[in-house]
Formats: sequence, C-alpha cells, structure tokens
Amino acid sequence: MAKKITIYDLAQKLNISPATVSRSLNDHPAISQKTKDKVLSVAKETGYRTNKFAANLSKQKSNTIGVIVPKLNSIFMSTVLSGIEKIANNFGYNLVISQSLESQEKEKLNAKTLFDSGVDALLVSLAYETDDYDHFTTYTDRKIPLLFFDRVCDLPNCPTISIDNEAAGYDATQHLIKNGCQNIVHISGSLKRNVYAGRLEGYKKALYKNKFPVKPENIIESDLNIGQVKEFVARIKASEQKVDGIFVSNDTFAANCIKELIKEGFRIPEDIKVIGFNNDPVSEVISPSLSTIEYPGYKMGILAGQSIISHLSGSINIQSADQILIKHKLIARESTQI
Amino acid sequence: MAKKITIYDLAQKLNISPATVSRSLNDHPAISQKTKDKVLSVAKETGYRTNKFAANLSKQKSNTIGVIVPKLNSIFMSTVLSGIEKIANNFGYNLVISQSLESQEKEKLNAKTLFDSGVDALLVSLAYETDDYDHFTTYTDRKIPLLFFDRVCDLPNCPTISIDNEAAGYDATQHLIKNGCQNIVHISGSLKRNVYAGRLEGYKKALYKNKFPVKPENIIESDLNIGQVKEFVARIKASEQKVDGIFVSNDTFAANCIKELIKEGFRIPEDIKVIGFNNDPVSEVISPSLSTIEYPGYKMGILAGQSIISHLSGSINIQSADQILIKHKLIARESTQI
DNA sequence: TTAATTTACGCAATCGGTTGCGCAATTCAT
DNA sequence: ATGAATTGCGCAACCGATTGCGTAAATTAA
Repeated sequence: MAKKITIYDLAQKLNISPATVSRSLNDHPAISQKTKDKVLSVAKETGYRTNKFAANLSKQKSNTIGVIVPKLNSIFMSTVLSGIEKIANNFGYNLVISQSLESQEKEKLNAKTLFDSGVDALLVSLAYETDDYDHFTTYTDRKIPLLFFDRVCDLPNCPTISIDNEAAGYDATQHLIKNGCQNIVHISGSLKRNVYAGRLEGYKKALYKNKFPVKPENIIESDLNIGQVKEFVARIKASEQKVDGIFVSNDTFAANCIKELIKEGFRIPEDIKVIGFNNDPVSEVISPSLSTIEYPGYKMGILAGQSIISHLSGSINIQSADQILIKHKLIARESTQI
Repeated sequence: MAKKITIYDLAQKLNISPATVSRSLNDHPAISQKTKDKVLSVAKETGYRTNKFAANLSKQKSNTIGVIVPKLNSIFMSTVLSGIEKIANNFGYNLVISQSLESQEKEKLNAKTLFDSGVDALLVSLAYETDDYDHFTTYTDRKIPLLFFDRVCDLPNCPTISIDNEAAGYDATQHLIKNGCQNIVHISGSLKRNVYAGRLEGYKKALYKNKFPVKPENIIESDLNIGQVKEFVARIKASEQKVDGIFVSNDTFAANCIKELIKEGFRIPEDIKVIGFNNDPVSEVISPSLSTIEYPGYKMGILAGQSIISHLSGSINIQSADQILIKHKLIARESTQI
C-alpha cells in the first residue's frame, strides 16, 4: 500500500521512455494517440499520481496563487475570498491565503513567505497601516503578476479592482442631504487607505456641491473598532451643533452606532439619519434597517480571480484593463427615511 | 536583476561544496560556526532565496496545510480560519484553503487536488451532503495527519474538534422551557452532520426530561437557506397547536425568522421566544437581541491549528486527545426573556 | 610522537518530472 | 521506387536542494 509510483515505473511497465510517459500524461501533440491511451490506462490501473514537487521544480511554477488580506474574519473579505477561490479552483489553481492582521510588518512577512513558497501570482488587499510598498518589488521585478483589490495602491503595472469609493461616498452623503440632513458627520477608517480616503472625498464633494461647510470636527478618522462606539456617540451627543446625519464607512460600526444612539434616546431616522457601507447582512436585520452602499464582494472576488488567471495564461486582453471599477449601488432603507 | 541564485553559486563564490552551503543554511551541527557565518553573510549579500520547489522535492514535504471548508463566506467559518491561519503562520506553515460549497463532489475533488499538491496535513469541515468518506483514505493510508473540525465524522485515528452539540442543544431547549415555552419547534440543518444531529438530540433530551412530547411536526430539517424563512413562518402561523418557542440551529436564520415573525404580527419574546446558535454578530444587533449559544470559532481555529501542528512535529502528547470538545455557553438575551 | 577520536567538509546519488535536440520509422510526393 | 517531409519517440541534461557515507584535517589521548 501507498508505494509511490513514478513515471519511471510506468515507463518500465510499458517498455517506453519516461519522456514519452511524461508527454503522454500531458497530452503532448508529438505522441501518438495509441501510446497515450496505453499510458493513460496503465496510469489509471496503477493509481499513478503526478508528483507536484518534481513538476514544480522543473517547470518553476506551482499552480498556486497567494492572497494576503487584512483579516479573514470579516464577512466582506470572506465573501471576496469565496469568489476568488471559485475561479481559482475552476482553473486548477490552489489558493494560499494569509492575513496581515492590519500590520505592515506581517504583510511584509507574508509577502516574503508567499514569494519563497513560489506562488505564481499574488492578490493583495492592503493592511490598515501599510505605507511603504517595497515588499512588493520582489514580485514586480520578477514579473510575477500582482493585483490589488479593495484596498489598493498604485504601483506601476499592477492592476487594481475596487469600486469608485469617491462616487460612493458622494452618493451616500448626497442621500443624507436629500433626506434633509444639514449637519453630517463622517466616520472614516484610516486615510492611508484609498477606500476611506475616497469616501471622505466624496463626502466633502457632496457638501461643497450643496454649499455646506466642511467642518473638521465632523470628520472622524477611526479604526472602526466597535469598542469606540460609545465614545463616538458621546461625542455626537455633546456636539454643539446638532448632528442630524451620520455616514459611517462600515456597516458593522454603523449598526452598533444605531443601537447605542437609540439607547441614548435618539430616534433613528427622525433625529439622526444613518447610512453605512458594504451592505453586510447585519444591515438588513437591524431595526431600523440600515441604508447602505452595496459593495459587491463576491463579484469583486470573481473579477480578481479572472483577471489574475488571464494574466497567468497570457491573455493580454485583460491586461489592458489596469483598473477595474465595480459598480456600487445605494440601498435606501429605514435608517435614512422618515 | 532577478537572476536566481542557487546554493551552487554560493558554493562557487566561497570555494566550498554545495552540500556545505546547504547544511550551513539549515544550521546543521556538523558545520563549523565560522563556515556558517561566511555562508550566511554571502547569502545575505547576494540575496539568496532558497528554492522551495527543490527543497520540497527532496524532502517530500511542503510546509503547507490544506483546509477544506463548506463555505468561506460565513462569519463563523472565516473566524475559525482566522484562528487556524494565525497558528499556521506562527509555525511557518502556509494554508491552502478550498471550499466544497456544500457539495460532496467538490469536496472529493478538493481532497484529491490538495493531496496531489502535497499538503503535509489536512483540516476538514464536512460538506452538507457528504455521506461517504473514501476520499480521505488517501490521507490515512499515507499517514498524512487528517483532522476534522466543527462538522466532523469519526474515522479511525482522525482527531476531531467540536463543541458538545448535544449538550448545547439541550441547554438551548432547556432555556426555552425554563422561560415558559411549552410547544417548541426546532429548525435543524442536515441530520447527516453531527452538529445538527447532536443539537436535535439535545432538543429531544430536554423535552423528555420535562415530559414534553417529541412531535415530528415540530422538527424541521432544512438547509437553513434564508429563502425559506417565509415558508417556515407561514408554517408556524398555520400550526394547530400554538408554537411558543423556536430553537434555530443558526443565528442568521434565527434573526431572519424574528424579522419575519414580527412582520407577521408576532411579538418576540411575548408570543414566541427564539433562540439561535453561534453567537454571530447579527445576534447582538437585531432587536430584540437574540439569545444564542456561543460557539467559540476563533478558539476552535487555534486549537485545530495547534493540534495539527503538534501532529506534524511529532509531539505525541496531543495525539492522545483524539476528540477535543470546546465549551459552549448559553447567552440569554431579549428574544427569550420577557 | 603516534595512535585514536573527533570535527568539518566533499562526493555523488536522489527526489520525479520536463524538454531541446536528434534520429529512426513511417508517410507522402513525384 | 526514391528522395523529401512528417511523425513518434528516446537520450540526457536539466530544475535546486538534501543527505548517507567516506575521508582528510584537527584535536585529544597515551
């Protein structure tokens, strides 16, 4: 049981050369169908399994795609991953997934490890704190396809996949304004990240457009940690000018704000309207249900997967599309409409 | 730029043999410190990176752990994965993650692929429909560590990590009874899976204990797909004997039930008390907040990771613990208490 | 000083496929 | 029937690191 059988064994059994066996198994055109059939059949009989280690070594590729995400345990990220995995799996690639835990240090380490382990391509969504991108040059130098999704950065020749965060931020803010808000607070994540910086820009733009002042005290850069909800709500309560609208960069935080606001006696949406971001499952279930921006994570994963695969297989058509923007959509629910 | 440099290059530069270089890099005791230092320094200078393909081939191991989960995009599963990744990463292992999408077919395929790709160990949470386990014999035959978590099965020599689902089901039901429920419906997942079968057993046990009848019409085996909520609520509404308690095997489904029940005019918890399972984030946010069973996913991931690592490194101490049960905890919230 | 150990390193086989090149056998054109 | 083109396959050199075994050099013992 469990004796490893190699192409040499097959070759011997069939009285042909290992080279022919190898080519047969790979359906090489220079081998006659008759021979291929024989090889295939014996391979099946004997339970031959190709040794990936050897194949990898000689081909210098692993059929493996590396992924670095900030955190695995978020419904958004795992939905994206689900899409990536689907595509990768379809095309015979394995996915090696690692998380940076929002730390630049770990992200660098992971990038190194994945490089050493020989991934054929790398997909990255950046950590909260990353502000230097040297750890990716190893990849670009060796022409290993590198693609960023969601939390992207613009490195030369690196395609990115994201939504138009500025437009989305604009839409969210505009929606609040249309529903009567006059003094809107925006809770943002790290402004190092495009996703949050973009949304903030959109927020400002909407204010400009409506000739509302952009007040620094209304812009809160936070790590969106739920522990800070209370502190934030206290701040809202204490603010001089009555806050009547909140645009939060993330549904989970928004949902918890709503809970806390209600506990503090605010009526949502009558006193304060709240809009979130992502369309997490929680946004539908909370009451009042949370208006939000739909961020199609699964689709993003699918596209990221397809894009990287087509890079790998050398189709150049997608390569031209260096920046893919996915459409977002405003979902108006109870938390913003009386 | 980007010329691959090998131990042979290093050997030449240093006028020593490749073998010595290899041993130096691996800190082999038979090499003098002086030589090691030289090698290390030149390796650093030249930017040498060991070729894992070659190392894997000769060592016949990949420093890689395979994982098969039913779905990536669930908050519970991704939390478990997060824990596994943490440990794996700490010990220098990479994680290759694939999803069965609840299909036995895909699970088998994934098991094969991961085997071929040479994972050193495999972690599995079974698909909904899996009822035959032959695809794992490849692993057990070759003594490749195989461990099941959450949705487990008992194969010889395969450790499992889960909670005591029967006890948890018992606790949940008992909690409903204590709070006055007399006619409790249980919504279960596939009874092929230990997790659901166990919870059902616990449910029955609690009923027995309180001398309540176990009515078949009160036990619903479902795929827990949210699309079925309406149908289910209709059934509750139409039931002859008034249902006053529901024990749902999963928070997401439970939360949606609550929403739908309320929409249909039921008061929660006054008319019907509901308890879920998992302690998903959604359970805290919904109103009324959902009583549930805490299922420590992260901890499960950590334990699964540690267990498999210790198998791999040959520590036998954990090997004896063939079945790890993690403690659950009942969390009583508003949905069950007036 | 010489023999017995110990230390430090090199030789060469091995892991199992892959692939450029060359040659023989077969098929085709004339 | 004969040279030309095509087809089918084998030889052998990789891919780059690991490791059992053997031996020269250095150290210790006597």
